[in-house]
Amino acid sequence: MGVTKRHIHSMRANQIADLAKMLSNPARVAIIEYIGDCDGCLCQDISDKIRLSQPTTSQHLQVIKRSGVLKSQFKGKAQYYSLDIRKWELAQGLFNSFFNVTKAKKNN
Amino acid sequence: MGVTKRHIHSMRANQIADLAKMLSNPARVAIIEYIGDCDGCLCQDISDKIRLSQPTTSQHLQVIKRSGVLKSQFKGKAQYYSLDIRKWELAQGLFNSFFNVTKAKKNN
DNA sequence: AAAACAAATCGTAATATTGCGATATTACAT
DNA sequence: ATGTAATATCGCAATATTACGATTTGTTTT
Repeated sequence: MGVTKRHIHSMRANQIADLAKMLSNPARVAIIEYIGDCDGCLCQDISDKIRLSQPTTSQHLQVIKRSGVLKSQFKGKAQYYSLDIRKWELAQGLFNSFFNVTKAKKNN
Repeated sequence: MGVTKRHIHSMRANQIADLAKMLSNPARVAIIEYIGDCDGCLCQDISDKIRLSQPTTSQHLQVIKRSGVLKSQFKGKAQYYSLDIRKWELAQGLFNSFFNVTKAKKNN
């Protein structure tokens, strides 16, 4: 055993878990914070900033990208990463509704 | 290799990642949703509801509890779990500030 | 076409997570 | 004290994640 049983849970639960998994490593949180600051940045700059190797940084970027909140484009020979704000806000909304619904009926 | 390098990141990044890790499994998301609904529930009921074994459910409950957002108390011979709303809101605030700060300077 | 640079992928070792059966612990009965 | 019900922990096998060096792929320049 040892495989997450995704199929027994709701799509919503899986979506939230997927997004949370993307944020579950501090390097990825730091990368996102940095991208939020610089508005279009290079893998190499991010790698320098967060002090992880270029391959590791690139892998984290792929993980973030796979979750849908990141976009990238070439300018010159470098690839510039930036947040997909629409998707980012969707993610925020999903988390917020989860946090809110979950406490709706509470009074303690 | 293979160990997350927590020490190179900010405390804030680690806190967010820790909370996200807690939410990174759909069973835990489902458990929290259920606890939010029933306001004080038993491990066994949760186990039935999410259709994972009692030991697995209990382990997930410990993970959630370790993150600080869960509290438990005995009533009779059973243990009732409920959300610690204050901590839950702190977690929500942390996520929200992360989501907001990160998009503050954007215009796309 | 070749050089130069940036980013992605491959391969791999160390570690962490997931789920369950078996067992232990805890709390309340009788 | 013994029994019973509820929850927690142990031990383990199957995966998954993390990080990096080496290499490959892709883009621009010369």
